[in-house]
Amino acid sequence: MHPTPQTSISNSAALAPWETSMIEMFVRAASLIGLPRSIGEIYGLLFCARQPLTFDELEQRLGISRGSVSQGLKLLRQLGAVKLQYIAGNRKDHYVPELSMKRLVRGFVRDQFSPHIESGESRIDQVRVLLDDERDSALREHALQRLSTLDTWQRRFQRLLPIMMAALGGAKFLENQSDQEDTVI
Amino acid sequence: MHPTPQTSISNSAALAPWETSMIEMFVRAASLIGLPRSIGEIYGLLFCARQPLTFDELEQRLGISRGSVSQGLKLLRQLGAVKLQYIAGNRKDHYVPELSMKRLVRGFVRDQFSPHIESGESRIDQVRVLLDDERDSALREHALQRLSTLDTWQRRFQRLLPIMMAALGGAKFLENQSDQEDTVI
DNA sequence: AGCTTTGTTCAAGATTTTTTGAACAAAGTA
DNA sequence: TACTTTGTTCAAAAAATCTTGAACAAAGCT
Repeated sequence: MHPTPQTSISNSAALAPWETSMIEMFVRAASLIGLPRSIGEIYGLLFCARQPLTFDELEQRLGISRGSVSQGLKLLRQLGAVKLQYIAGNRKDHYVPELSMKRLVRGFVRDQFSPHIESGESRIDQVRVLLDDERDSALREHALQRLSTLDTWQRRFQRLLPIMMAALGGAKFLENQSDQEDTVI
Repeated sequence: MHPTPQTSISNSAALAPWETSMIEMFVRAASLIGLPRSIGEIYGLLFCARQPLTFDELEQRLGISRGSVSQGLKLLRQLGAVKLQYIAGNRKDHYVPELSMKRLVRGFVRDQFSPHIESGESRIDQVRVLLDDERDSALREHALQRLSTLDTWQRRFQRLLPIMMAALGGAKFLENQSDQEDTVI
């Protein structure tokens, strides 16, 4: 029934040493920003690969479970760190890594940071309300002060984001033209 | 022998609702940047407090273990997020929170990010070396390409940090200047 | 329709991280 | 010195997170 025994010859080949080493870097990077190892592995292998990879290539070459690949790709897609590439005459999904640092950062921030930041204002207000019950009026004043510090932090953070994104390149007008070596990438 | 029984009356009192709520925000924030709950709790309580707090006040009011307080304060000190305040005639260490957002961010980045980033260059070189053993020359060329992308990312990131810090330094005017009423009790 | 391929979901297992508390150290006090 | 206070360390327990794989769904093929 199965003329070809599962996957053909060299697709599930073991990783080359340089690939392992490269993937290790991404695993580190992932853990640095609080993402699980499997996510780093998947993105790392895609980053190494010369062609789009399929679900089962990821599973087999990395030696991780289908569940991990599925969930990993799901999150990476959500972050915009991985894109589906349609390949004619092939039913499988093929994935390629997003290579624009700016888009990677933006996706990560949008997905993992901004929601928390944005809910902050209402949380501060909530504390303000609770604070009305504090009997010690000096303490109450002090706490209001601290809340306004927190307010300031939030606003600063929000103002920071666009600046960061601009510095990462997309907005050419803000770019520093002295050290602009795009040649190699 | 001890006219004052340890800490005066209401120091190990249960947390007020507004304090709990405030601390909750810091716990969230901590987890957002990958720090354990206890760290958020400690910093949060210090942030609420009107006076410097001692080790055992933190332990008792938060209801966490001595080990957690000790390790938590250790890390917070390392990050520069908490400072020791010397109090005359008192053997205990008293802690106050760092309130400058810029210093908080800088401490965090210095401690948790920069080391990884800085070791990146040599890791990339290591992959380059391993890559010499790749037989498929087209793949080898492709991988070199990707490595240079990685290089670019690292450099951009490093250039980003000073920009961020500068953006955080600007608004001195809203900083809390009325927090000098520390002296009491 | 029935069979296969492709991918998702989720409960249970495995692993990692965090917390705890008892033993220890350091330094003040009497 | 012996005793107390204050804080640290670290192995083990607890909790949180990640991974696995089997059951399921969706869609193509014959």
